[in-house]
Amino acid sequence: MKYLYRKEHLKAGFNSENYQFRIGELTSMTGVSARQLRYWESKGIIESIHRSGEQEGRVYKFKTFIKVMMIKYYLDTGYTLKSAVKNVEEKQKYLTLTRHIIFSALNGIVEVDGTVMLDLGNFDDDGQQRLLAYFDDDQQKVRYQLIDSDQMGDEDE
DNA sequence: ATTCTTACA
DNA sequence: TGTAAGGA
Repeated sequence: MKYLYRKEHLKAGFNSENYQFRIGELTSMTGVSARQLRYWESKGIIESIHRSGEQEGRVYKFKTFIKVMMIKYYLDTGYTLKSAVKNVEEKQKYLTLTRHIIFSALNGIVEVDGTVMLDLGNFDDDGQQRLLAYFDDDQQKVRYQLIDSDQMGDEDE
């Protein structure tokens, strides 16, 4: 068993603040026009950072990208902008909770017998067992495996 | 090249 | 909301 990544190495990659987009990029990513994005911002639905100095223009955070995607989804299924936004904002608190739990649970990425697995941290209160999760490509589902914590450091790099 | 605001359709 | 104008 070997650590491919430890928690601290995953942080930068999962830190959504590291991903920012200009309006043209957000438009091609979401299918929402620049006109709409500016209008939504004027209504307080989304936020952007105004870059000062050389490179003018709006900059959107990853969080905004997600929100725009979700609003677009509801618009496409026939909701008005107002109700689409309401739906999205109701769901956002659950997304936040989900993200908190998943990111705090994720302890690293390991490889066991050639299979890449997520280290989900201690399974029991006294820290004897570690919970690992991996994806079964054949059955298209998540599988779990327990491993003794004292084996976790083996073959470390 | 891209984005900005304003304004009219 | 789209589009065009006219600047940055």
